[in-house]
Amino acid sequence: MERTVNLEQKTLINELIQGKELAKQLMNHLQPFSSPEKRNFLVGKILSSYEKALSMLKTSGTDQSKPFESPHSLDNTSPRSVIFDQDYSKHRDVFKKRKVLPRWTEQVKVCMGTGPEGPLEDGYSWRKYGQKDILGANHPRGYYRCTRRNAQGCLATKQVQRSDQDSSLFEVTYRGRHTCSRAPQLAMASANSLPKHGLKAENNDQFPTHEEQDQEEEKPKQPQATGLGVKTEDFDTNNIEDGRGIFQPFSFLSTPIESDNVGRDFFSDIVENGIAGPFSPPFVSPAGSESTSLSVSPWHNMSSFGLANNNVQTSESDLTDILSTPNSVTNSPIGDLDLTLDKVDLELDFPFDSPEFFSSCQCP
DNA sequence: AGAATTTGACCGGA
DNA sequence: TCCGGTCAAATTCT
Repeated sequence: MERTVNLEQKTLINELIQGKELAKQLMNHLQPFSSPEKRNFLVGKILSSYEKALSMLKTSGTDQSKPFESPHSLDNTSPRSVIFDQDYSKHRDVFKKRKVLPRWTEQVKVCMGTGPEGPLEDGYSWRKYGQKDILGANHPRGYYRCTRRNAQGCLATKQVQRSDQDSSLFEVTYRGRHTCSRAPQLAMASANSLPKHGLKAENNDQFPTHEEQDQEEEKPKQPQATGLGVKTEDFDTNNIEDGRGIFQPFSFLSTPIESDNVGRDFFSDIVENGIAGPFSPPFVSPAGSESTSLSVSPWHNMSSFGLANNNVQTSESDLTDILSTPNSVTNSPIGDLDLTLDKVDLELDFPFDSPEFFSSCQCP
């Protein structure tokens, strides 16, 4: 499998590039006003990136069947990610046997008092179809599926679980790519006009479907989940599934972002969640593509770029999948396929510092 | 009335 | 057998 080798090389290169970019970002964060968390986050990413690169160098020649095990190369910083890496082989087997739907996780912090976007407000309409108490977890897990499941056969689902440690944190695991068109909810508009799935008061205190969040906090309205965790674990299927999967992760730190750093933060997120993550897995998958995170279209596009990179390593089957996957106009996977890091760089010129793009992210 | 959520039951994988 | 994920009837909400 020459392709596998090439992918590994690309991944390796990407990891190194990522490390370099992260280092740059870190440099920018070495300023007094930069949050320590972000700095630590970047440091962790950098270390992880290089670790992976080294790991690839060590293993790529010996076991091609599993090029880079880390399925979640994306979430390098989280302690959990380390665990995942160690157990990845185990997960891998599981995924092989199970019907594999691309899956990735992102952590979202609920921030009260701001916009309507929450962990669940990712631009899609979801319907809750179940809730389960999970062993070892203090909070039940909510199961959601795309409301267009029946209408358009969209199989995308997601699971939302509140973090045990920080109740304001929600871990959202997406599964499957959206094959539906979500035209009506496209970004920008989203901020305040997102569909109100979940407008219902949910009894369980677990899942902030916007409203729920409100209830939890007793906040009158719109508590907001600002993407915080920004963590993507795209392992499982190692896919990017939805293409957007990768992007979804794009969440922004809940802390105010200095305009000057916005672009950088964003980029870091891309690297972390998009570019970086997807690299590891041998077959990144296709996708749909939409960004779940703030539902702000510009980001959305950006995420696409991340995807693009991911696609670099996408297997043919995946590509086929992508191509055959119906997507909304904004998510044209095809276009993404041609994107490269260069493209990403170009896109970084986007006015990230434009206030409107962060209007929904004003957590204190 | 229709849509969404809740919740216990069921199913399949480990 | 246990556990996570899904189904579907009942319930609630708009």
